[in-house]
Amino acid sequence: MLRELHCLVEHVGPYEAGQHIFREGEAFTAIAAVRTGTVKTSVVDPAGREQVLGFFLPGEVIGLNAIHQSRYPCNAVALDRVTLCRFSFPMVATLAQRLPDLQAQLFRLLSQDIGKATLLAGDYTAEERMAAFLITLSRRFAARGFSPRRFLLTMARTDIANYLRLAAETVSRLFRRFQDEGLIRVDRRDLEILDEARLRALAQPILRN
Amino acid sequence: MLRELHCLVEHVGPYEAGQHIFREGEAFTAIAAVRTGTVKTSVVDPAGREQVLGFFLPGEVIGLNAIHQSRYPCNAVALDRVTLCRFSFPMVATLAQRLPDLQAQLFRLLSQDIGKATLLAGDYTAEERMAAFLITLSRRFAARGFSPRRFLLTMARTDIANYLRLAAETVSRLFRRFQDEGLIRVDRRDLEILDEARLRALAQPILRN
DNA sequence: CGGTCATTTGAGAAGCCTCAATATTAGTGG
DNA sequence: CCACTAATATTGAGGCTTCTCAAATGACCG
Repeated sequence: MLRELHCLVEHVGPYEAGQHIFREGEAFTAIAAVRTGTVKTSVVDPAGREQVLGFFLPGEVIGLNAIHQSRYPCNAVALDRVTLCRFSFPMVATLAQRLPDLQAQLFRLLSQDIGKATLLAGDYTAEERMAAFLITLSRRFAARGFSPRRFLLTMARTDIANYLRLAAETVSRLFRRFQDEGLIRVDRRDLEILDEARLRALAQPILRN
Repeated sequence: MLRELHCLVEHVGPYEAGQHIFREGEAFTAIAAVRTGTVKTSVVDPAGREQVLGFFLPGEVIGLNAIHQSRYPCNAVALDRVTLCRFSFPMVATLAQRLPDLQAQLFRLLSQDIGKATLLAGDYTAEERMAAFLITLSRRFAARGFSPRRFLLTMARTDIANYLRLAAETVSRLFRRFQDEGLIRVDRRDLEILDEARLRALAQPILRN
């Protein structure tokens, strides 16, 4: 499967911080796996308010939510220097006809994204959402071989706030409180998890494991 | 494609109001299209608080979010008398290997659900969410041949509130206000949309069309 | 027709937001 | 290399949306 995929992959980038990878409404042609860097997806409502939908780390796939409409339903922006592996979706789908494992993997990826979108849709406190956000980030970094205890927040406070449906000020205050309580140490974009167990306990209502 | 699907469909039900169709944690074996009735999906956190994830009307498919973990990540409960068309997922997937149209349809359904989950995840006012909920319900009924102007709310106020991340009291007050302003007429579970245009305008920030 | 449950209504409280000011950092050009 | 500027982040005070609590009303069912 990997060899076959290799034939139709296209390495793109680098995109610099702030550059658009795709824009809402553009024709959907390809999905892409993040190779390096972080991608932010968001929508902008008629009044100009932005709503951040997600952050994508190396190894994660963007564009899956565009299949349905054949158009990208959101913007994707590089938060730092980003490189991608792009796959023409028609070609991947055709290949998946011959490779059951590839088809199954695509189904899993799509299904997983439903779950992710669901997670933060719930009715939880600011504290719970922030804790869940940090734990989730930590696990995703760990899954890609980075340290789960210490990592860089590649996104701005505003983006975190927007993603968590909070004001930027509230994010600031939560960071401070978590730090005062010995849960984390945060300096600028540099974040260290000091008490994973207690943080996980806070996130429990959302993550449930 | 339809003929082939027909061979592996299994009609199940009826389930009566309150009966579970599947429970969180159960092994995932099948997806199902709602034939009649309404299904509610929800998760329960360790403290026992319920979080409603969605409502499924005739023609809509439940269980897609279970593919990823091979277990149902939520409970599905009948809100009234429900009948389903159940499809063994391994069988559908195998069939999709031979039928590109079926594969494409599954990809679309999954992708669509990502979008649905995203919709109400955003940071919107109670009024915006309620308006978007009613407009969305209306369109979904219309898509299945029912009246988009007048329909029955098969779910309790508590369920609507929980789904929209509101208190049941807030839902009550919103219904009253919408009615006072001539947007809707609501009596018990019977809902009529009187001013679709203005309701749509309220939902604009969420639905964006 | 009484009991139970769902819904509505009102009053007060809480969590989070907004606004405003300050502090800090990063980027830019001299 | 450093001052200057713009952007980002932090902190405080007050306000608003929505929640919680309590009670009353209305619907449904045996």
